[in-house]
Amino acid sequence: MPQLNGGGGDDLGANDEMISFKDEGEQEEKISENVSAERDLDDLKSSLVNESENNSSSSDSEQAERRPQPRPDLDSYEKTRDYFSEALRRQQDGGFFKSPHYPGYPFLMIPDLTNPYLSNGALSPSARTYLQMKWPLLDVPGAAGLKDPRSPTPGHLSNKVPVVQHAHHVHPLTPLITYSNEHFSPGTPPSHLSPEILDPKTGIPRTPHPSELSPYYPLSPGAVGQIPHPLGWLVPQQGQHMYSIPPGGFRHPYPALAMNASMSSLVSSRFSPHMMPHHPHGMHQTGIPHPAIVSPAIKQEPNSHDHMSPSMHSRKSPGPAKKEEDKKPHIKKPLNAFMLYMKEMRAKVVAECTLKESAAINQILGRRWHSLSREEQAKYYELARKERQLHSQLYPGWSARDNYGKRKKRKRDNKPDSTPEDFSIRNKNQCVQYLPSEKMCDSPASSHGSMLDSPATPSAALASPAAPAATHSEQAQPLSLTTKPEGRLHHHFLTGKPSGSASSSSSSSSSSSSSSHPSISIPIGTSGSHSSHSAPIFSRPIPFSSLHHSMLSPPSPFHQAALHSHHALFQSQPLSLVTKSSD
DNA sequence: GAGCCTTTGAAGCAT
DNA sequence: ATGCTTCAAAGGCTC
Repeated sequence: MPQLNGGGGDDLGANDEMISFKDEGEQEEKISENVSAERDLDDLKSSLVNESENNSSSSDSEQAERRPQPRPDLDSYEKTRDYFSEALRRQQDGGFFKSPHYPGYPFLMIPDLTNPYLSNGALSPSARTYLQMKWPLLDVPGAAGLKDPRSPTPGHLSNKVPVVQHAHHVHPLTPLITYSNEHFSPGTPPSHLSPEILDPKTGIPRTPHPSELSPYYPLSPGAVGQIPHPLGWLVPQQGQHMYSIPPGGFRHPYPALAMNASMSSLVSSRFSPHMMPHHPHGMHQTGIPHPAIVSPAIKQEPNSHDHMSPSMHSRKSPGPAKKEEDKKPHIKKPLNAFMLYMKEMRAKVVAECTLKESAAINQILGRRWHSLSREEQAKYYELARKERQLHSQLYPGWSARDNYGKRKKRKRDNKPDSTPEDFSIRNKNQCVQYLPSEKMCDSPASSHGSMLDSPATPSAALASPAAPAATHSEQAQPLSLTTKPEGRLHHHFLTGKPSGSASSSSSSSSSSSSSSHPSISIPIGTSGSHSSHSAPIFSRPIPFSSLHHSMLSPPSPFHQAALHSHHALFQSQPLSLVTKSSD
């Protein structure tokens, strides 16, 4: 694999970024077409698992791939989406954005400064330090500019503003994913903000030189406020209160800093601008508001723990006289990879489907998640990792435990002593409930089950060419599942949940969630610990959908070996499958 | 209006 | 070290 990334400073899996995704995408398209007939067979098979990953679903993907123009039904969605979201989605669609030369850098170097910046637009020292430390490749504006906090010059902030352009226009050496200007469609920013600059020679949008942009930045707060936030989930979505933008707009040092999607998510998505002016309690000591901080009015319960960041304790509550504890802001947990993915893809799924219920949507998303390629998942893992890092930096004293008990506990009425059969039955019912007719729009075909399970260092897996090999090795060792206690293993097959990896929900007594997984799961790999630090590559059961699709339509040579292993596994474990599917 | 449902992942707690 | 529990998002649904 060509290594075009000379830098490689960041661990975003840049090494894999050189994959010619365009070629691969084309290949996948062909495969897609070739296997259309096989998809029919898929449909038949799918009935065994109460899944309907039918043509509809697959065609969705294919259509998405072929659609050159943004779908109208996504317009509204896209209106509220940030560039990052769009970039990711396109990348995943592989279609009208099929040339992510840098899958490891699927994220936009968007200057989102909602958070790392102080209210005056200056990057907070801590944030700046953090950014520079964590994102060596982060296109932080000129050192000169940022390093001189006193510099009021907008130019220093505008330097190297991420350019928005089609991925296929990205210079091969550009480690930044750019995106189409169309993402601004909802509210086309002032022309001077146009993320694209046509190259006079080629006519191709190119990344403007910082010098070309600097004069235009930073935007006035008002102007910025009129611009649709480039960072998707920052913008209110479907009534999402968390990311609403105040009427007056928010001070958004828009061009101040180029950042990748990781930053986008870290900063924008999680750092709601609306908190900046109104919620002092949501302001970190660094002056960085964080969207993870929820107004006490939204979520506050008396039994909150006292593990907040010291800065949090000192916050004054805007609310009326309430107990100090009640005034503590609720710092939400950083989103994990899947959550990020969900946020990114939910609207798309909703648009593609008639489904409205989140439960159903989530099921689809769960399967899509598994259908993602290693690289694609790794992007989210990396993003999540950075989000956690930033979160920990912003709230050093915060602990996940702080939020324990702040949410009503789930109903525990569900027969904790349920027998496996109970599980099975319930699963079936729930499958029917949530993935019946409408699942037609369901997941994509899981052309290849992605069994990447929250690698401790996703990027490492990406970066390492050996990763696939290791993967094969593990994948080719279904026996590893025997390392698990038989009981657990049993549970494994019956509930479709990994024993060790414990996607937690499985253990939930209510457990409906995991146990309701409609797919057939085959424990693969050494799922021992669910700890992210030691998460095996394949600790998660493979959705049957992914499995059988894998066998029918291997997506790419890259996965063929893995698929082969899958196949072998499938053949070697027929009983399990039969048992399950005959349920 | 509170909570459920559903998904995966991370983290904390208990053993 | 391992397993279980809780929470994170989302929005329709149920009670």
